[in-house]
Formats: sequence, C-alpha cells, structure tokens
Amino acid sequence: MHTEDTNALIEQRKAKLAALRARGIDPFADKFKPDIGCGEARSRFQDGSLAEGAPVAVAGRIVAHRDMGKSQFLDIKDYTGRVQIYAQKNVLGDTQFDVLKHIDLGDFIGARGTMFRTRAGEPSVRVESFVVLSKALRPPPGQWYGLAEPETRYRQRYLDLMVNDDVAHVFRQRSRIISAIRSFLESRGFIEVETPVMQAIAGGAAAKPFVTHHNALGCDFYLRISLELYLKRLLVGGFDRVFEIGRNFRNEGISRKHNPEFTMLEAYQAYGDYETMMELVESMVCHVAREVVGSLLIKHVDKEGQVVRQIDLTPPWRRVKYKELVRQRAGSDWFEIASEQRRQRAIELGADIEQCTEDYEVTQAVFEKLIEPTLIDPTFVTHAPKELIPLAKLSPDDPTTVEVFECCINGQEIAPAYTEQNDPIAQRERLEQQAGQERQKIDGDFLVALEHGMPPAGGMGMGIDRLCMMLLGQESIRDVILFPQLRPK
RNA sequence: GGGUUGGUAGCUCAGCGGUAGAGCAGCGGCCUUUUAAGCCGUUGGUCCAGGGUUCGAUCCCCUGCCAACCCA
Repeated sequence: MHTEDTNALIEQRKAKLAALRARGIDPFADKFKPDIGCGEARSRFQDGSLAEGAPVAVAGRIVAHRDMGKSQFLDIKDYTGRVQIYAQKNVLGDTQFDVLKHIDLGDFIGARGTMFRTRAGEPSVRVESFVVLSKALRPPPGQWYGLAEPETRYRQRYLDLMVNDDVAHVFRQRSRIISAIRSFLESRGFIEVETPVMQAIAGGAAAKPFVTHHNALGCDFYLRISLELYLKRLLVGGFDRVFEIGRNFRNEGISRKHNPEFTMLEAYQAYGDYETMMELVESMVCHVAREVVGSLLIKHVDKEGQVVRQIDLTPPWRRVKYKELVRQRAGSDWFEIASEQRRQRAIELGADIEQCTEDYEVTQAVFEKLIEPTLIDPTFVTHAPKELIPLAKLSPDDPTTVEVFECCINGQEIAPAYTEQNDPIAQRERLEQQAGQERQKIDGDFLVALEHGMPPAGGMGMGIDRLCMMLLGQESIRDVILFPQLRPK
C-alpha cells in the first residue's frame, strides 16, 4: 500500500482540486439529491417506464471517461448500477464544460439532464448541468484488469468492491442470507437477543480464547468462543425460543475455512430436541437458498465458468449415524477391534492422528479427514460419541453416543445441533470430566442456572460464513468476510 | 510450524548476467454519438531488503521481510 503523498498521480489530482477551488468550486461542498439510481435510470429507460426526454438527476462515481473533444461520455456508477452521461460543450457552455478537464476517474459527480438513446443504442443522460460531489485524490485500480492481488483486495476491500462487481455481489448476497435467516426464525416465534462478548469464562466449546483486560475491574476477560451458555441461561429465564447471530473469536490458525473471528448463529427451542432441530435447519437452509439463490441446486464454478461442484439441497436430507459412516469407511469391525488396531488402521487409511491421545479422537480423525470432505449434499450425521459433545443428552438406545447431529454440506461442518443436557448433576459431571484438573474453566454460574431448572430443549448452531461459502460458491472464508484478519502493517 | 509459488510503473503483467518493457491509467494535442473509443506525442521505476558470486546482478546464490495457496 502506498501512503506516501509523493506520488505523481496524487499530485496531479491535488493540482486539479486546487484548480477547481480557484474557480470557486469546492468539490466537497456540494449537496445533490439524485431522484433515480444510475442503473435504475438505465434499466427503466430500457423497459420503457422512463420515456425519451424524461428529466433525471443522477449521481455516482465516474468509472469511465471518453473524451471526444467538444463532447464527452462518462459512465457513472452507484449502488444500482451504471449509466452513461453525455456532456456537450454547446449545451453546458465553455465555463462549465471546462470543469470536466479537472475531473478524474474515481470522482463523484451529480448530473441533471434528460434521457435519450445514443446512435449506438446506449441509454444515456444528456447533461444540462452537473456538480462535482467528491474529488478522489488517489487513482482507482484499473477498471479493465481489475484488482487481482489478494492482499490489496482484502486489506483495501473498498477497492475490491469498487471495481470487482462479482465481489460486491457476494457481499450483498451475504446480507440477504442473514436477513432471510432472521425473518425465518422470527416467523417461527424466535426472538433475537444479544449476550456478552466479553466473558469471565469462555465456555460452550473447546477452543483457545482471546484474552483482554478490564482496567476498572482489574481482571481479565475472554472474548467468547460460543454463544451457547448464555442462551441457555435465557431458556432458564423463560425465553423459550431465542437466537443470536454474533461474532465468535477463536485464537487458532487462519486457513481457507478459519478466520479468528467468525459469525455464528445459535438458536434454542424449549420442548424441542435434536430432531426438531433437524427440521429447523433443513427448512431454514432451504428457505434461505430459495430466497437468495433462487434454487435448491447450488452450483460452484471455477474461473472459467465450469461447474466444479453441485450441491442438491432438495429435502429430505440424508440422515445417518456417525458410527455407521465410520464403519462404511473404516471397516465394519471398527468399533469391535482393540484400540491399538484402530490406531494402526487409521494410519493406514491416511488419517492424521499424531495429536490424538484418546481412542475417540482417533475415530474422529478418521471422520474429519476421510468422511466429512465427501459429504457434499446435505447430510445429518447423528449420534456422535458422547466424549465429543459434553453439552448434549445421552442417547437412550446407545448411551455411548449423544442425541446430536452435525449437518455437513459442501464437505464442511455447517450446523451442529443437540438435544440439550438439562440435568444439572449430569452436566456438572461431564464438564468436570472434560476440564480435567483445570477447575477454573467450568462456568459455575451456568451450572447454578441449570440447577434452577432448564426446560428440555433442542439447540443448534450454524457457521454463517461457511453457509455463505456453500450458498455463494466461494472456496475461501476470506471471500465471504469483508475484512478478513490479516497481519497488521 | 513445514512445503510451493510469488514480490518489476498507479493497475494488470512481460522480461533478462550487459544501464528497464507492454497494455491500460496519467500528461499534451486532434476529434460533438463514444462505450476496453480512436489517432499523434509523452511523463513515470529503490525491479521487496541486505549480503555474496561476477568486470558487471532486477536476473544466479544465501539470508531476511511480506503475501497467496497447500499441509500440520
């Protein structure tokens, strides 16, 4: 990034700014109220709802400039799209026409005029007057080749959005996805809440937290790693259907699938269970896909436009038990053989078990490495081993497993859900077991809340960023987060 | 943390052991229906940094920094 103001292009623009001011024009002072969007004016002229000669006032950023001498064409762009405006010397007069000499790509202008069609058939605004609304002192990235360098795209996302329309489209779609989720949950009687981001104990998941310090209280806080334990407190309080869409923070690596801060949806429904949540997740994702993508068939394409992956969201979604999937992939005797044999076989299969100390972790490594990436169409993987999930209820028909599912789509975990544990004594035991010696990690206040009585409930979480990747065909989480985490410059 | 690739003009990229190139943008000129406008002319560089090899390094070697991707 070039921040030194010694650049010649910047100097030239500053000189133009000074020239405008010398003429009594302050390019930042003018207010201008457009009465129609740029793209809107163009499309409405095309469909006939805006007639030849109709007066319009449009404003936008100059994205192209074709100087014909005594007339000029400029493309201006706003949120609705772009439109061509046509400035003629004999209409504007020498003085105003001359102002265009001090205009650059990237500047904002507002123009009044009338709609007409050029000889080439382009809907255009014949400019009768215009004002400079903002002078850009730095040049925009090239319009034709765009902006390709990933670092600049992420670090200066505004430039990426300015010139890469497909990128802007992804983020508008993301906004619509979150909006569709909200309206879906609200239509089912859920209320949206906000719970603390700074927590004395970061619970609800196994992840390394970020630490911060509160000066006045003289103590450290953690940025939350999940929303779960506070939303359950609200179930205790009588909010039977709650959800929160919020940022979680995990102090771990950065990858194609991981950003240190990411957006999570969690929803809890009293008197529901994990099967209730299956219906909820399936209906919600289908609702969002129909609303935003307009189809239950999601196509991912490469740079050449070739379809590289197709995801079929048509319900009902496949439901399969965790152990069943593992047996299919790793051998029908997987759970019968000795622990050492499992380890050996996991290595032969190519799973990475170097970090694994417990038996269930070996199985989980097989699942993560060899099974999860193959689950492209939506799959509810149910009945996970109880060791994996300490906040769920044991399954009555197989008490080595819990009443949960992990919804996998696009080869990624997208939504876990449980029949929530509401037995305070069993919950305390599970958490203490998990915490091992480190007693401080247990959220005692949460357990007190459970002791006051939590209704039976189903709960679900959903990684919004990964959902967006799946629905919008993006292969990196950085392409669905406006400002992904980067090393500070 | 490991591997791979890369860092050259505002943007996108070539190039190469012999004093740095293109397109676009910019600047000057011509042009009143262009749309990646066109035509003529032209400015612009710490070739990421440091060290080494060499008569000579943007290029080869080493180290470092930064980034992207993959793996952990």
